[in-house]
Amino acid sequence: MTKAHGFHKHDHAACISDALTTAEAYCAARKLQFTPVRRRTLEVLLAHHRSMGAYEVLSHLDASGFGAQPPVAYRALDFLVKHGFAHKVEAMNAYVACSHPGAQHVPAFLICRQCSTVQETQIEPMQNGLGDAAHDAGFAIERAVVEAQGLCPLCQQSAPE
Amino acid sequence: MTKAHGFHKHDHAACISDALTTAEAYCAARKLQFTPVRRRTLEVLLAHHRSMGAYEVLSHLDASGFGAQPPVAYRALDFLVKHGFAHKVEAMNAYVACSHPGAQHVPAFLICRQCSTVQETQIEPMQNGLGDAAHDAGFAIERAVVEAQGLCPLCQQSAPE
DNA sequence: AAGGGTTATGTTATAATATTGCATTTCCCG
DNA sequence: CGGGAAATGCAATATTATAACATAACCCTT
Repeated sequence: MTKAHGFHKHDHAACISDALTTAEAYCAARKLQFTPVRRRTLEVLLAHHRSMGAYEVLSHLDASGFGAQPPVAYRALDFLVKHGFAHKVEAMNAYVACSHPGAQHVPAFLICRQCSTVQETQIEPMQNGLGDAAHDAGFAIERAVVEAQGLCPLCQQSAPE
Repeated sequence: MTKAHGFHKHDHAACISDALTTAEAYCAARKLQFTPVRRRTLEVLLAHHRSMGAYEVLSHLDASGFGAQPPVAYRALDFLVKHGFAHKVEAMNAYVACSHPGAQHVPAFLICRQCSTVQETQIEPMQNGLGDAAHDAGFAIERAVVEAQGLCPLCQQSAPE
């Protein structure tokens, strides 16, 4: 089965199982608990391959027998984000599976405002003036949020306004 | 009177009145209604010179006689953001007055996680790989969110953890 | 200055997002 | 196994944001 990944077609089933295998190995190596609810949460994000709100994730977890209270989803999502398996898309208050698990990177997103598809890419944080500005100001950057909003190729065709 | 602007000292009263004058002129030129509640909202953001939540802004508007319901603040903030007098800091769900009113720019922020001070700077959106990635993907960028979180110079001293 | 459409405001209610607190269970490691 | 840390279940609540609708103000054209 193939399905949109970012804005391209790809082998979706393989991409899911690869990401799960990577996460499993990463957790085993660091003695992190890749518990059923955390695993299922990552599966849900991977399967949808777009940004999802915490409550949308929660409804899937509920349907899978993991309880329906918000902390169930938020705690699992926090774990995934903390360890780099997922990212929070701040501009949407939503979450998305990481496309480059394991790699040290500054994630950047291309977010379609129409279909919510998110393509993750990477940037060089020190090459856009932000690093310079931070250095000049004596500011210590701990985390960078880079998100571009607009229309993906498909939605440009269907809504070429 | 001087007060922190970004992370520097400056003439705060003059900076407020300059920004208000600029906004007034901009609105007059375009026949936009710079109404009392919108003006007061911009004053509040300018006076605090840090990111503020909508409800924090609202409490000031309420105290100034403008009503205490959320839409009062959200509508005024939406107006200011739409016309470039303020920005939303997505990573904090908060708002901040624009430091470069009138100028066409891609805003970028240095956000102190401890004191919430926000320094606005500008970036060259096409020089960090994001523009290239968007072009390669056929993605049409409409808006960019660039936010760095960390510690400002002052808070590095008081919390050098 | 009167009509008529658009824009802005006042107000109530509710939706959507997120956290706190605490009791219980499970896991890990000695 | 035993004790501390981590994870979970659950209830309550806090925070952020919008919908919906009525009224009022503005502005443009007569």
